[in-house]
Amino acid sequence: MAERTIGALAREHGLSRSTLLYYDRLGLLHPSGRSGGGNYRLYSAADAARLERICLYRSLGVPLQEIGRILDGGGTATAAGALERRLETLAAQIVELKRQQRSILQLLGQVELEEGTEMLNKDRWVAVMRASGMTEQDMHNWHVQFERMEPEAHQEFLELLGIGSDEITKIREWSRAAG
Amino acid sequence: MAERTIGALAREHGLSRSTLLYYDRLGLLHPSGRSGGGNYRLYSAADAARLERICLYRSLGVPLQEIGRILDGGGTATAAGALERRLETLAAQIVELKRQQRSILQLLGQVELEEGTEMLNKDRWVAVMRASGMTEQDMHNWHVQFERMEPEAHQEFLELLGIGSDEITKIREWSRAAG
DNA sequence: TTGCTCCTCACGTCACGTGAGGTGGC
DNA sequence: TTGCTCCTCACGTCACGTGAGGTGGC
Repeated sequence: MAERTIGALAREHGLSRSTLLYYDRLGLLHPSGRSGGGNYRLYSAADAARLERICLYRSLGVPLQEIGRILDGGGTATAAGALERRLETLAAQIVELKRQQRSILQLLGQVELEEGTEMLNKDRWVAVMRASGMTEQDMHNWHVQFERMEPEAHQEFLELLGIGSDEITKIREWSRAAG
Repeated sequence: MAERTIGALAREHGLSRSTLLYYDRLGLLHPSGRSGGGNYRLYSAADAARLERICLYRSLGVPLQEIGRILDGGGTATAAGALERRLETLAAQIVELKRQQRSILQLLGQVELEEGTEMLNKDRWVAVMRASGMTEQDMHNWHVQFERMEPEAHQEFLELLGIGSDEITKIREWSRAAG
């Protein structure tokens, strides 16, 4: 149970053998031993624990090189730094992918509902709010409160509805003015 | 003006020369001529128009191979098919990136506001709704209307708030039952 | 001659996947 | 012997970027 071969370790973590071979080549995860006869890689419990941490960071999209630095070089600061950089990249990537999504939908002329690929937009949102009994005054008040309590989330939400940046600026301005 | 060299065409479209060399190798964009002495690639106005279309599809994240098929093989159906496949990939990618974002924020212990990387979550959302004067009954009604009018968008919105899939299922079920 | 642009290989990037050809242990 | 797992190269993927070493035109 302490020592396992490459295939066993791969199965334990839902990875392929070639992935572990690759990590070995990179120096990210060397097996701590080899079997006598077959020259097989043998991974200890400590190796498995290290792999567990590698998988964690991988699942967050941290590059392997960074993971190496986190596990070997650094303390908590190294990890936090890497995660913060990753957050920035993520934010930019999500914005870009959403832009692509919106452009494609426009290009396909999909104003009508389409299963699975449906997105929120301003008109549909307003329709839902009205149907649930909110008046114009309620919705105005809602923007004001949203802006006061969660300005960043307010911005994000308006972007999600596909509202242009000029209009967003206006909405947020009168929300603040009224608050 | 009709014929331009590789560097000129690259500059016109904000690309690098190596990109155009690569497109030539792929067969995606062959220059329609060569200069006599220097054996330089010469791109015609038609080539430039083709590149314009290539750039459009690239900006939507369509793979180069697909773009080749769209421009050469196919009619509108080919393009629409590729774009619809791209939409599916995009949706999956966005979900995955958001999951990473949420996990990292949790790991960093960022419950408090943090400039730029702020996200919506259920508690903050409910707080905003309450502050804008909605009662429990109003919010219940709101879910019911949302589910009735825009079920797909309702699902998407609940996911955006970071609610687990089990709870989403429950919310949508009682929304339908009450409607 | 100096600068600028052009040319053709050819290798690097990132995180693996996929053979090819061969060996060890039950 | 048959299966299964293991081994080590080495090349492919995707969309280019980056030299290296050389040429053409003003």
